[in-house]
Amino acid sequence: MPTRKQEKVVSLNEIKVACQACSLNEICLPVGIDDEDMERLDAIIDRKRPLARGDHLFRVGDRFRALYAVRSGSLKTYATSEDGQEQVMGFHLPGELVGLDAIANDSHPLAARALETTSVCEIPFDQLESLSNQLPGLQHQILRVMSQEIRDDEQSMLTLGQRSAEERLAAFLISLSNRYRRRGFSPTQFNLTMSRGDIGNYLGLALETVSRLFTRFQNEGLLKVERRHVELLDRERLCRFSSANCYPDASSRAES
Amino acid sequence: MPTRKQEKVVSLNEIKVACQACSLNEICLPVGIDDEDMERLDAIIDRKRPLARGDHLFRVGDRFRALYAVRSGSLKTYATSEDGQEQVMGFHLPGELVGLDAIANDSHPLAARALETTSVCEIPFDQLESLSNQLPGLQHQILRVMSQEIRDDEQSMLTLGQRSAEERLAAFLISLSNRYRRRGFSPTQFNLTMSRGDIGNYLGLALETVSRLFTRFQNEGLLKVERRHVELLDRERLCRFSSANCYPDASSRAES
DNA sequence: GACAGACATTGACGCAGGTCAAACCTGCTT
DNA sequence: AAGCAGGTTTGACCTGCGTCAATGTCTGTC
Repeated sequence: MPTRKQEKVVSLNEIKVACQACSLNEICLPVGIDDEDMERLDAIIDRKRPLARGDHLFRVGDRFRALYAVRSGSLKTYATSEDGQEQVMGFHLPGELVGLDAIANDSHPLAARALETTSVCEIPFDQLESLSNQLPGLQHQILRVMSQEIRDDEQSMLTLGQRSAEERLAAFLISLSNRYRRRGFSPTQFNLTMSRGDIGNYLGLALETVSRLFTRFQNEGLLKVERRHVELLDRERLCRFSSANCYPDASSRAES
Repeated sequence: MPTRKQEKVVSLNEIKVACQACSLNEICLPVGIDDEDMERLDAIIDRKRPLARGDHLFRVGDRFRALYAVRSGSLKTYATSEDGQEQVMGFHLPGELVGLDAIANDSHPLAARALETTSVCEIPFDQLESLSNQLPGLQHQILRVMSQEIRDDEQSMLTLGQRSAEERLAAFLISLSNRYRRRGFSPTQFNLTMSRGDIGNYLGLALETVSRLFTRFQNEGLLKVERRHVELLDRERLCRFSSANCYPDASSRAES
């Protein structure tokens, strides 16, 4: 790669692009990679132009070519049942990786769509894989990220399977709060980038139930909500409501 | 590894041990590994003596050292909430891998316990990892297996989040059926190795509901159930009940 | 500034499935 | 063979949440 130096300069001039410079680097592929390796990883990553709200990053059945890391904005992933119903499977904030479920069969089992203007890094998988052959640190890191994803999914299963509506919504809000905190945003005040319908669909609740719960939580002084903007007033109590461990310690973007 | 040949002979004499000879080999780490590589993988695997019903393979918080592949019998994995309630997260049949969720934090987030007399292969993770550095085929295989796990978990989330009690139980039975079929057992006739309570807990239903559904399914001619033994009489219709894609095509142990 | 369309809130009503309680196996232990 | 324990079935009752329906509110478009 003889021309890398120049490429780097160019890309740095465009926007804040290099993985090293990216404020998310320790989130999307944290620890265990030194600067030199990071440069090599950086070299294979493609920055694409932003998606507009509603654009698809990929659709169900699309050939799997790359993993994606959200740089800014947010995505939802969803399945579509035979009767055309959408089933939201997850929301993805900056620093989170999308597409790990597509490795197994070389094809995306879910679709991903932007909830707002969103930019992503594209990480071509074959290149990532051969690079990780040369960098044991990177290989280990990929396994950790995938393992964490499995862990998070287990958390969600637990929440979805066993919890009441109020526990689910509380857990959802705490999860968002933790994830925002982790990337340096306020954990107590943020905008929901998804509709009530999306939230309900994701949590296995009717959208009316979600709406009612928001007003109930507000009446009880747990939070203040206006349209898409939420302020958590009593995070502590909300945590207890969610009957889940609430402060993010070891685990990263845990759904809890 | 100069002494491998002898070791091999010894272990073959003990029981049917080598990965190559194991009838499950293409299930627990399918395709993409040739015979020679398989031998090297085989060399790092530890066959442990069987667990008795109720024994723990590992507990919550145990240091992560190895992945486990079920050889015979079955396991359940579960979490315990602060109030001491058990939450069943999954059941594991022969050929299935357990412990992938422990890589991320070097510690097991769930406990695993034998539902019956069960034997497992222990695969020390550090050795697996360094071996996979030398064998790109193996590395790819591990990523596929983890990706499949993520996919399966997504399926379960969908089932748990959105489906009615009857759909859940139907989906559960079809999933078991598919998984038994895949390993050469009858897909229409098998024993449940877990209690009604475990099933209900796993599916997010009261055990009474599970029991009622079994008798209802039986009355409707869908199946015959006596205690732990089930015979699926109308798999077709049961599939439709489960509102999920029913025949296992691409995906392996899909929960659907 | 008025209108359309997407999103959100609120109320009324009904049912799926949870909870409580009792009876019934089936296999062990003594 | 009697008694016990863990598991299973069945019934009666009640409630959390889904469904249907009406009304309200914000955004963008002409």
